[in-house]
Amino acid sequence: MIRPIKLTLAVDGPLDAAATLARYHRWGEDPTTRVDGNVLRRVLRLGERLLPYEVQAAGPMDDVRLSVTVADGGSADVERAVTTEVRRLYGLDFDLVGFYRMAKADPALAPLVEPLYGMRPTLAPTPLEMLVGSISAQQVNLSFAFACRARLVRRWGTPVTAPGGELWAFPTPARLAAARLREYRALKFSTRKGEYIRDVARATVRGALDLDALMVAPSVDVIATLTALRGLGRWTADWFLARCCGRGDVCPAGDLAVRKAFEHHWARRGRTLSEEAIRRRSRTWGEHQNVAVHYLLAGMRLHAAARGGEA
DNA sequence: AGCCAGGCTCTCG
DNA sequence: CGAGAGCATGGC
Repeated sequence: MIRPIKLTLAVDGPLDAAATLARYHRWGEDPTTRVDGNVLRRVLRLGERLLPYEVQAAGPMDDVRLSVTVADGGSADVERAVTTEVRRLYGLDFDLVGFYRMAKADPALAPLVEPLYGMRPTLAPTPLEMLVGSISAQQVNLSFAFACRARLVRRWGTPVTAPGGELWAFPTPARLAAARLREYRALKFSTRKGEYIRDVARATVRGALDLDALMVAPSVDVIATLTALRGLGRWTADWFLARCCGRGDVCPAGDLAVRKAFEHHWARRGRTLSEEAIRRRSRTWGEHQNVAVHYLLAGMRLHAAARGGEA
């Protein structure tokens, strides 16, 4: 017997849901994760089942409650799976209170605490989505990356009828593995990127790559495993650790935007910082590196917006 | 027009 | 090894 599930998640520490979820529309639309006001809609893929759900955030910043509704949910494993995914999307497992305690004593981070209060890094719902997103974002601007990823979802994902408008389940690895390279090209991926995505999907289908197991493996193993795959380098592995595994002690020091943020604060005008210098500085933040880097990036956007506003 | 986007691989000295 | 070309498209 199918019955609806309604559950409530309490948040440990502050949460600004809108700022946390802005990633899902800032650079373009994401057909898998719809964010509209304080409501998020998505489809949970559980085995063969596709379960649309909705999350609503309510309450003051320091006492937010997330109400989750799964229309035709039903069982304990659905409840468990949707809870896990929602916790990831809202970044609920980051220690924001601890981060702020540290940040207030840091000249670069302290001014960001108040304007970005409650913002958390969102974690990718699934590892495959993370890797496809990363490959899409290699080298190109993020708007273009988002557009490519959205085209891929509409081409090979599953449309789901749900209240509140169109919603897509992300494609299965089998679909991505079976597609032709020229179809990837038609979605405006380069031939290389098509190969990279397809290879990852094929390795997953074959059982040679277990992404769920990888998510809980030691960081050095994650880096080694991912960079052994064609098309995935250190940049991809670092972001995977940060935005999929949710590791605290990670800094994607090779990332262009990260580099610019560090150089903005710590390099003499016009000079660059080596990747090693960036990692060295980041390391002083210990378990809070991931959140700290997230704040520096957001801080650069605030900075740019303020300057744009003046002009 | 041309250069650069939140990279990575391959080739060549 | 380190440097440099190529990838493909869109925005400025």
